[in-house]
Amino acid sequence: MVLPEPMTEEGWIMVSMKDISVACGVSVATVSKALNDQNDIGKETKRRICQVAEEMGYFPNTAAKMLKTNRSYNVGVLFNHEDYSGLTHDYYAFVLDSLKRTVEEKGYDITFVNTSKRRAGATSYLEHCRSRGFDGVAIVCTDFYSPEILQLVRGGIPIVTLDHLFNNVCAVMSNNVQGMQDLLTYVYKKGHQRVAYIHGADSSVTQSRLSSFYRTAAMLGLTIPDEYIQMSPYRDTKGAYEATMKLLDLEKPPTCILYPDDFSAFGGFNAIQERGLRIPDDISVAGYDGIRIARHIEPTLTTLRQDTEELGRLVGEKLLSLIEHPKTTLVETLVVEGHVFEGKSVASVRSTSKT
Amino acid sequence: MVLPEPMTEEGWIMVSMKDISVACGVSVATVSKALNDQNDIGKETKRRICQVAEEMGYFPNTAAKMLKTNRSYNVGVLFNHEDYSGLTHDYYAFVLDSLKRTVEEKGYDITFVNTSKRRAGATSYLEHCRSRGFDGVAIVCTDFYSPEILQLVRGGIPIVTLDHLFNNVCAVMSNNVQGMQDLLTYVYKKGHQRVAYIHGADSSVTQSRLSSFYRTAAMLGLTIPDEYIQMSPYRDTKGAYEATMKLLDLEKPPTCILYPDDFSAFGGFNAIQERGLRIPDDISVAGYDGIRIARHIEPTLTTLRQDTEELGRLVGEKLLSLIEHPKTTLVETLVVEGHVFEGKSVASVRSTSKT
DNA sequence: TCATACCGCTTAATCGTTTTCGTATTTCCA
DNA sequence: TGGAAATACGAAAACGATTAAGCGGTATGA
Repeated sequence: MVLPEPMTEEGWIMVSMKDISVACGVSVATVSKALNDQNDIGKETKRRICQVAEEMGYFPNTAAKMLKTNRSYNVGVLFNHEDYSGLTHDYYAFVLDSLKRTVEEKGYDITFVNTSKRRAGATSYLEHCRSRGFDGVAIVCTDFYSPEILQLVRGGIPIVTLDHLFNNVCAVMSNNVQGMQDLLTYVYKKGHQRVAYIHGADSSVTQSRLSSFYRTAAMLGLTIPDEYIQMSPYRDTKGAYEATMKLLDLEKPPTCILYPDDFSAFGGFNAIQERGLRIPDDISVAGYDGIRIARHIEPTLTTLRQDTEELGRLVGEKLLSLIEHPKTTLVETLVVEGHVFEGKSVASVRSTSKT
Repeated sequence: MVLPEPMTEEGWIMVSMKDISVACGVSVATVSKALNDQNDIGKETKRRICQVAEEMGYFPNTAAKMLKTNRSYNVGVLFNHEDYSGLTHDYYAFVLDSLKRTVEEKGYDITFVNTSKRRAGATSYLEHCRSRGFDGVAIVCTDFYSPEILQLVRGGIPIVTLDHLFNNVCAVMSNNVQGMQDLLTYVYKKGHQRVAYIHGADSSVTQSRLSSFYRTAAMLGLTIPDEYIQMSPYRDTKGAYEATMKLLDLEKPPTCILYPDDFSAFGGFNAIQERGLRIPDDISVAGYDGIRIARHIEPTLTTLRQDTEELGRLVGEKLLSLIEHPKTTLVETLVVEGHVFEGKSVASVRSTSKT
């Protein structure tokens, strides 16, 4: 823990291999070899050098190492949401958290891929990533349809995407098809026949869930009137509120409403309470994601909990594998299962009149 | 947007100044000057070089630049919460988000200070930061009392802390003293005389709020029985639940409970509802932080909303100022005001019987 | 007329590492 | 004991950028 105190006004001593080499009376080459634990130097010399390095408080200059080896031990994370960044989004934040712990454990650092265009020279994601020398990039949260992203995934840097498929690119996906199927089946088994689904704005995730919803409904023999399908952007409580109102105004309102996400479900809560209805006695509600707060409010929200811990871990592991064993790492899509979190927002109903 | 395709199996062409220099028939030095817009070269030459650089898809090698200039245009963020990292904590996530946008706007990147100890050679925060060559470090969320942190703030790197004061170190603080005063005054003006406060685990933030609570209570002429003061760790809904139960069991229960944070307040909600009491009709509740969800549930939570946008922005601006103008930047503490968000969880009561 | 200043460019050193290749010393075995 | 092989180390060339110093040539001023 002993480190040299700052010496100059501006900086501090950065002890280099050169310093160690003179202290030990050997060449820098030998120091390098000792510190990197190569075995073409004497055992005793190696020990001495390492000890002196320790004493002098040596640590490597990442920039120099990087310049020479083309390895940065740094991975980029693309995290670019329109309004706020994905950081403030529970789902992504938890995934990132898990990803961070995974790669840090293996000695890598995480840097955000800069989404601002001010960086001198670098005008695109790809340029920024190459410029910084990222060993790999995790694309977690962004507009996957922008040409810049396409350029990035084709740029030759190891890439793993979350919840989106590109040709010939590793991906980790939450199983939205199975998830929606499980969720709808769950409410069906609770006796609900009239189930509405407010889905999020268009994306591959939305498409998976929506088509799974239809397929599962058909499988279960549920008829879903067109007006039971509404759209409201993800995490837009106001939109969800309004969509809910529309549903409640229907001649035959649904007995259960599925929301694009937990946040939106709370928007639904509000609409429902405003109408003087009770959850789940009068109407049932289910969310998607399984954000923490959903388990801590009353009634606890029934929702499809996505395994963010596993998602982040897999993104990290796949990315590091791609970096360290490019030849032997399969380009594949890893699928992570979620599971229904059984809260109290979905009631058991006796199936009374069929629709 | 035209970039060279990958050539080798392993990598891609990284066009360097050398390449440009041969293409233009000048020396690398001239290229460097042209690209850095220095003015000791001819205008026409500069134009030509820049154009060719553009055409060839040149962008600078950060590692090389860094090695030479000792500037990384990269700032570290220390974000180290015990259980999950602070990423999953609304308050910190929003601050980080704002910080990120602020520094990226100015051409800096953000890298997490690695909290795992596996990085070759670097065994402490300070070593990690120096090794990576961070131009500065924002300490947002960590155990401020660990010796490693102390070593870091004394290490000579520009530092800004959030919500914690070190001697001679820039800090940005949410005004917890004023915040608590405003909040307590608010509920007092609503007519509450019996106000309980469940405070968080010990920290400088907790101390500020707690002492402000006492002082304000005294100022307002409120008598706070000892048993009205409870402790429950931050964001621990279970702890808050139990503390709330204790308060409700008192002979003279409070008419209003203040919580350490919004999350905890939801724990309180549960306890209160379980007792068959209604918020705010039977008992009032206020949180602290102003997380998003607080505005989207029913009843909306009255809380002290901290200005995370401003906090993050100031941390970023101060840090960059410290980096770019070390001589002229004051070492000071910036204080950011919060404000009471008036939800529906605190009722107006007619002051009936004085305690 | 000569010293000086500026212009536009090049040369070369340098940042801290890694890595190849060469060489001197030792070891080993026939 | 001779020679090949193994061992332990050093010299030097990169990696890609920045920057001080230098150098001819022209313009300026006293």
